[in-house]
Amino acid sequence: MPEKITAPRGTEDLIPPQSARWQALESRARALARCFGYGEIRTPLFEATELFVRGVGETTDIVEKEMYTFLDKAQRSMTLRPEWTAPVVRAMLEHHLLAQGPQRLYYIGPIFRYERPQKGRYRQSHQFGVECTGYAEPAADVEVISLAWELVRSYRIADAALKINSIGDETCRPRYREALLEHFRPNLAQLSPDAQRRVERNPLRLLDSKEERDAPFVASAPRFEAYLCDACREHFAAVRATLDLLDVPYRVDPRVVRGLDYYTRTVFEIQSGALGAQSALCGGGRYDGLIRSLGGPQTPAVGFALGMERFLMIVEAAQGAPIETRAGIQAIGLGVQARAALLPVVAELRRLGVPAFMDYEDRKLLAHLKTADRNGARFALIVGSEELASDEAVLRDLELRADRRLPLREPRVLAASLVEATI
RNA sequence: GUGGCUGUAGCUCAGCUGGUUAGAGCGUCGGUCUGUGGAACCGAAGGUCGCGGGCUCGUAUCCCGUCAGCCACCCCA
Repeated sequence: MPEKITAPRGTEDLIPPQSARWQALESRARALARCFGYGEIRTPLFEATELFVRGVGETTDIVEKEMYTFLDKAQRSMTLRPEWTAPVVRAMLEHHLLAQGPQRLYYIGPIFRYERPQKGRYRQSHQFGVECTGYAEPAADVEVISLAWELVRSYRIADAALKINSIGDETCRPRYREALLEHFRPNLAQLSPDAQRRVERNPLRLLDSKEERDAPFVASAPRFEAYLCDACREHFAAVRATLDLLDVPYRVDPRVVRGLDYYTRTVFEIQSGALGAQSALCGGGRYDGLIRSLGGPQTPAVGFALGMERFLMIVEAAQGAPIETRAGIQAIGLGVQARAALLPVVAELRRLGVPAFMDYEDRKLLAHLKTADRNGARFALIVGSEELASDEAVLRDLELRADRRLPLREPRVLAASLVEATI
């Protein structure tokens, strides 16, 4: 027996009406990026595996266990894009964009991570994000943060919260790391098994542990603030002051520590309670060391990525189903002759940019009207034997439930008068 | 990768201590109804009860496996 083929685990098909919500989000994100002076970049869905190993970090979970990696026919190791920043940087280097000064790029598209699916987590998911390179100034951090915030704000999501933090740079992070190690080591036995494993590898990540038994040790852990070097402290203070200046509401949260190796100084997340355990719908920060580590010139950079599935989830939780507005004309032909007369009219309407729908089966008027409802049509254009005989078509306003008669003339004239009548 | 819950009609779900022929609502299609529909009433179609194996005289129902979904951990968007 042939097995039913289904969409791969952790992926989903996008069909109406849901696909319309995606289109709306995409165009809003694009418009916003344009307002901030960002241009779109599109990169290949797959890249040399080495790019992600070097860009994302060898010891990150993404690289260690979540990549879709395969050998191509020439035995080169390729990987489906698990995140956007490394490919964007690769492309900027390849096209020598950095030699032309600061760059502002945005992207929108899928990423792939082999994870166990869960609420707000998929194996193929989609991100909208930006990368801003060439500015070391705090204003660039704020530009990127406020772009992300504007998008969320424009959807009026009440429970979305912006959290920011600073995780220092190569001067102060090692010092803080040592301090954390000293703090956690004596209590190692009382920490959760997961936390114990992470202490040596990445003590910063312990700060966002969700285990209750870790909570007291996390609460009493030294704060990064006390260990920031002067330059980082100043930078962070300027970021906060500028956010205040622009009325972007935020909270400093020392537990925001990003999981990718390349972040420096400012990190931020936008969180929502509607996402269950996956509270982050948007995350980003500064990555002043990444471009050089990928073989480019020392270049400061900031960026963020927003999870589109997660974002739409909270949009729906906050707003419910969108109000449907009626638009377009359903052409209803009762009988072969009537349908033949209507077909050119439909074609002409479409040429004029008016949505026009038509069913081709022999059905009753009522059935056709039901279809018109389902299609969300505003008007029905009805032609039956009576209309053919009297050379008049009935135009019914489905919202106002009012009929009017239009002379059944040649298609182009009729279509034009329809446009006139339905404005 | 680990753990928990769940897979019955297109959708939401009932039935599950094994026992004739598998149930509801919504949706779909048809009729009342060649003419103001989204309604009402009547009717119909639609299921190898996720898949495979086992126990049994007999399994949607019990057991094992598997696949998938959901939720949580890990991690991240």
